[in-house]
Amino acid sequence: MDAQSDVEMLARTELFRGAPAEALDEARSTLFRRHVAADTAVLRQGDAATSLYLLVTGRLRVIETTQDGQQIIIRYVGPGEVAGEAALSADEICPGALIAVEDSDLVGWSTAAIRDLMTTYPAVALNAVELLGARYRDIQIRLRELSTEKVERRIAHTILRLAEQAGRRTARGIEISFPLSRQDLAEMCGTTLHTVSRTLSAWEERGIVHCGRRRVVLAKAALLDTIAENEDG
Amino acid sequence: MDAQSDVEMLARTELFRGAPAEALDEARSTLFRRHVAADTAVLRQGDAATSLYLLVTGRLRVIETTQDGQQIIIRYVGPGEVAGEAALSADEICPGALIAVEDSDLVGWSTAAIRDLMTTYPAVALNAVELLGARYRDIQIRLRELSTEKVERRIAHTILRLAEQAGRRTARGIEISFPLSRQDLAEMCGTTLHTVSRTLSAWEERGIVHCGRRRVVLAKAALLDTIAENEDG
DNA sequence: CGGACTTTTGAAGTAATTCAAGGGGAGTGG
DNA sequence: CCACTCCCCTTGAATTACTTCAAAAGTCCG
Repeated sequence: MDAQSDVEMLARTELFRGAPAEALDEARSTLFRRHVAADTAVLRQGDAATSLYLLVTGRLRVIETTQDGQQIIIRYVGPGEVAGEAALSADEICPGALIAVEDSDLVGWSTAAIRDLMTTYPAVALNAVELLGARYRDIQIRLRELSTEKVERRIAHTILRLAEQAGRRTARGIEISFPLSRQDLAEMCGTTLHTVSRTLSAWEERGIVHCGRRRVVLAKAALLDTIAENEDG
Repeated sequence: MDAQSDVEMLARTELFRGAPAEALDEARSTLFRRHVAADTAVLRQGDAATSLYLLVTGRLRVIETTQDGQQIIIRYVGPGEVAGEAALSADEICPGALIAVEDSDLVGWSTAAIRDLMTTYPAVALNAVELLGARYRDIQIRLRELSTEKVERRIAHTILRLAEQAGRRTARGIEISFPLSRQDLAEMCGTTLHTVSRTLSAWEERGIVHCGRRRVVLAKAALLDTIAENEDG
């Protein structure tokens, strides 16, 4: 890949958007590349956070495992997004694992390189602040949903969000563009795969979604929206 | 209050720790002060985030209200902590209200002043990154608890955290140093005041806590810890 | 001492989990 | 190409943790 296209790619990301050319140059010259196969770990929970990653192509998920082995999915990461944000802070431990859902290409930087970039170029530091603020907002919304909503609404909100984030228009509706099992949805909503399965079956019957093995297609977003907002559906 | 003591106070906060003298001077010269009485709003949910606050004395809480009127408590803010972090990002809306639990003194800055500080002094920007990273970690932990733990463990974790954050040693145990009702605890744990009341009553019987009207004293932290970690107690 | 909050506790109800069993697709290897 | 195996998904039935409903008893403050 040539330097020019690297710089253009970086310039479009949430971390380097609006940064001066020298910042992009420095970022380009200090980055390293990684390819990970589907179902492979990029980072393990508990590792020292020594690298910050930017996803170029593919899809990752951030998961946390409790002591008794339960998993929860914190979020999915799409192209252009930063992963391993813990490395932005000093002396951090990765709070969750980062797993490739599909074959993925990443670029990364050492914490030292990132701190240098943030120190030298305020625009990068401000982008980092912006990015963390956005993550915080997202997770706060999920906290609220988990605290106040019943399962069906939570599943509805989750699917709507995924469709927004990673939806692909098809003839049958908006298809979530990566494999997503009932178990995965359960781990995002704080419920069990059984409840997710029953809920999706009920929705399938009403034509709101079409789903298959690790596949979800949202057919009637408006209807799902009314379920999510509890306006009776 | 004289300039010297202001600067010393700022130098100890999470936002300005380690910042150069000029940064502290600029911060001091651009700050404004506010006093809020107990049960008064500093910020309302939905307001444009135009100011960043630093709590000097008192106690605040961040709450979010859903469309149907349910409240959840996002966190409590103690002296030296930043509140209204949304103002660190551009064009933000306050995702929650900020309410004084006790009479409080704050200092604040306009978003313009804060962005200027972050742009000019990398140390301030890095502290902001650090601070948001810490918030993110905290809220992620709560998300995990809410997803995977039953109510009793969640209440236990919440009380342990509050005791850590705002505990005062007394003869009877560690007293949470601000008024905290059963309803408040419920809104932090995603449950109802009834369940909290029953749980605390059971713990009181075992001598783990002592509680009164809007008061909680943790008598046997070790025992509560085993409940929180589900190691049988 | 009255009135507004806060807390307690019982009883009924229910959403969702847990337990249990079976069915179906996709990929693999013979 | 078929059979085998491994996942993943579905569905019923039993259980339960928690909420909701209801009423009463404290507790603080003016």
